[in-house]
Amino acid sequence: MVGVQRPFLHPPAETIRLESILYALADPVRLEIVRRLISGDCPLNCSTAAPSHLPKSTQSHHFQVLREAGLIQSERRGTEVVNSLRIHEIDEKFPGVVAAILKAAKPLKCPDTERAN
Amino acid sequence: MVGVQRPFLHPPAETIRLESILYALADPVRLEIVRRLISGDCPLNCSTAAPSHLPKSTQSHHFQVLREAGLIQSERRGTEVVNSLRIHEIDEKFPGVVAAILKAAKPLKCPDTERAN
DNA sequence: ACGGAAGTTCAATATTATTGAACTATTGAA
DNA sequence: TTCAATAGTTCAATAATATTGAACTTCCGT
Repeated sequence: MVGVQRPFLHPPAETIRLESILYALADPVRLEIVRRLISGDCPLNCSTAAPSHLPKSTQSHHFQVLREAGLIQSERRGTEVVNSLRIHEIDEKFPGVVAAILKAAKPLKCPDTERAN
Repeated sequence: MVGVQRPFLHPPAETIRLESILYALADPVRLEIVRRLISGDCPLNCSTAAPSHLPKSTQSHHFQVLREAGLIQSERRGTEVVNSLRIHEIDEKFPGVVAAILKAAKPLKCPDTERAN
């Protein structure tokens, strides 16, 4: 037994730091995840939100960074984990920041986003 | 002789990437540098723009990151290097991003910004 | 010329990211 | 009620980055 499944930790809005938000969004994969979460405006599970060519352990790591930065809410739903943006809380603390970033962000070039014929 | 002094490289506007901008601003020291560059709206030398408690090699590294991200312009002026924000170019490529971030950014807590009595 | 000031470069160390492999937890079917 | 599949986590090993002391360069004033 290598490890038990710990519950997700979400920082309260008060402790969310701008630097952590920027750091989380500075990674192309995480930016793409957030893009997908905002486009489809319903919660997405991890494999749907993340670029599918990445190893699961890498995906999991990126979700952890997003969660600990305060950008996303994750909830276990049976065997999957559904993720949603904490967009209202963040926009209240840092008005316009995430909106401007997502507006400027181009889709990540990866197998998922290449033309599906 | 350990190394010659290379000229500064500034990426052309076309190749500036959003991720690099965010990455550069995700560091508290670099965010503070950019804050100072925009407040005083004239170019500042490195030691003035950077928190003074940091080693010079660390300061130099942070300016390099900001430069290579395309956030700042650096120019040698005699013995010093003066730095200015490439704010117009960046705002044209990524409208509102840097403005929103700087608006949300609090001054870094460091000896420089603590109350000068 | 020399000393100081401002910053760079290098190299060593420390921190952080990536990912394969083993694992947990839940579900649906036999 | 076991069983296999699905979805994701955790750990550990390795790779990539950041931090910074020390030596160096360049320019300026005297």
